Amino acid sequence: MTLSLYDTMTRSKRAFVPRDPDRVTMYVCGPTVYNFAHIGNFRPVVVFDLLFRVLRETFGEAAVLYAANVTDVDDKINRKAADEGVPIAAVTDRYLSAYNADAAALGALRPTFQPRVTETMDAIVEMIGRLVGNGAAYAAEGHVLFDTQAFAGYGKLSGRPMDEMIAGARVDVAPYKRHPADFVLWKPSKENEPEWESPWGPGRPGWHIECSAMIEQVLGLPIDIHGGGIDLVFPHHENELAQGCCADKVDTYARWWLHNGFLNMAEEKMSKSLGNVALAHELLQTYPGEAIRWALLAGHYRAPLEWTGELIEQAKRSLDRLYGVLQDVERIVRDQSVTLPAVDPAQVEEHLKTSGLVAALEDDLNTPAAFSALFALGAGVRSALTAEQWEAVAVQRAALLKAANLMGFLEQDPNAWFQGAADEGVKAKVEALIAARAEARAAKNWPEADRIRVQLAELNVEVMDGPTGATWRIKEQA
RNA sequence: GGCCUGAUGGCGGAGUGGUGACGCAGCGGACUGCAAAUCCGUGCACCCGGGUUCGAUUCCCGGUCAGGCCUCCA
Repeated sequence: MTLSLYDTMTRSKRAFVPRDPDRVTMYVCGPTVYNFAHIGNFRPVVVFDLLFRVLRETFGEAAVLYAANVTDVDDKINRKAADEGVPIAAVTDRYLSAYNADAAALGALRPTFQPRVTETMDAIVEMIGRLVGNGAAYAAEGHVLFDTQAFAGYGKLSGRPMDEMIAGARVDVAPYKRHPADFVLWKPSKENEPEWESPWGPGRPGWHIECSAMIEQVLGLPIDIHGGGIDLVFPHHENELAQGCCADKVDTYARWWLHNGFLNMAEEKMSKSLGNVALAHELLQTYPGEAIRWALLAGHYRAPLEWTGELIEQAKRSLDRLYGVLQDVERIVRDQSVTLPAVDPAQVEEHLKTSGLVAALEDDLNTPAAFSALFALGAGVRSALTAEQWEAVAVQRAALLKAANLMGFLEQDPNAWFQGAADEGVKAKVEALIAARAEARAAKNWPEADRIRVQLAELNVEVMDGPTGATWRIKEQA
C-alpha cells in the first residue's frame, strides 16, 4: 500500500511520490494573526497535521519539511492595534501565541517552519524585482501588478477561463490595471501604516506574493504538496502558482495541490450548552482538544463539514469508548495483580498493519475508515482482556496506542481523560465519598450507598462499581 | 449568470455492480443489591425519473434539492 492523494490540479487521486524521499516538502497557508482563530480556521491545521504525521511515518521524521506561514502584515491587524492603542507587534505576538497554543491543544505538531511576512520582506521585494525584470509584472501608480497575460497557464488550477472571470467579476477594476485579472504584488501604504522600502517606493506586499516568497525561501520550488482551504483555490493559489512559476521559470509550483472542504457554522443547530461558540479558544474550555480534533476529522477532509453541538458530543463519546478500553486494561490488570509482559515491536507492527489503519490513511486520508480500524483494535484488546490472554492484551494495546497516536489521539492517561475536568479539591472529595459508599455497600446498606451516589451525581460524578472497588468519571455536560 | 462539489438508516459518516463498514443514540437480554461500564442480540439506509446490466445504492443521462467559489475569508 502506498500513499495516494487527491490533487486539485489534475482532479484525480494519484500515488504520491516525492521529488526526493529524503526531503519531502509541504506548505500550508496559515493564519492572519489579528484575533483568536475560530474553529473553521483549525480544520486545515488538523487535516494537514495528520498528513504531516503520515508523511513522517512513511518517509521518516527528519525527511519531512512542513512550512505554514503567519501573515502579520494586514489591514485588520493595523485596525486592531489602532483600536487598542498598542504596537502592531503586540497584537501579532499575542494572537500568534494564542494560535499556537490552540493548535497544540488540538494535537497539531509544530510545523518545521513558521515564517512571518515581516521576517520575509527582503525575499518578497527581491522576488517582485525578478518578476518585473522578467516582464511578468509592471509598476503603475506606486503599485506593482502581476501581468496575468504573461502566464499562459493562468486559470488552470481553478479551471476558470480568463474571459469568464472578467465577465463574472463583481468588483470594479482599478484603472491602472492592464488586464482586469491582474493582481497586486506591491502597494503603497496608507497614512500611519507600516511600510517597507522598495525600488517602487515605500509600501507593503500584496497578499499572494508572501506565500510564494516564503516557499521559495524556506523550501524552494517546486514543492511536493501545497495545502489550504478550498476557498483559497481562486484567487490565492492560482496567483501564487502564476508568480512562482514566472519568477523561478519553472513549470511546476506544487506537485500536489490539496484542499480541505469548508467548515460550516450551523449556528442555529448549535446546542444551547455550546451557544454560538465558534472560537477554538473557547471550545477548548468545554471540550478536550482530542474531542475537537476528532470532530474535525469525522468526515473526509475534502467534504464540507457542518459544525454542530451534536458532532462534538458524538466525537467525545467515541473517544470515551476508546479511552474506556485503556482504563479497563489498567483496572483489570490491577485487580488481577498481573503484570503485562513486554511486547515485541515486530508483533505490534504486524498487528497495526493488519488493522488497516495505515492503509486507510494512505488512501487520501480516509479518516472515517481509520476510525473504524481504531475501534476494531479496541475491540481486539477487549476480547483478549476477557480471555485473560495477557500477552495478546499487551500487544494489541500497544498497537491501538500506536495507531491512535499516529492520528494524534489517546495521548492522555485514561483516568485523566475521564476525570480531567475535576480539580484536586473535587477529586479528594469524590474519593472520600466513594470510600464512605464502599463501607455502606460492604454493610449492604443500600439506601445509604444510593444516597451517596446521588451526592456524587450532584458533583457531576458517575461511579462504576467493580469487583475490587469503584472507578469514577466526570459525566457529560449534556 | 459562469464554474465546481455533494445528496446513504434517528444522528455522524465510509464504501461497494450481487454476502447492508464504523461510531453515537434507541430497543431487548446478560451482568449488577440497583445502576454505570462491558458483553450478546436488534433496526426492511442508499434524493426522484429514465437507461446500461442477469443484477445498481454503486456506471450513464435528465431532474430536484443543498452547499462552495467568481480579486486578498482556512
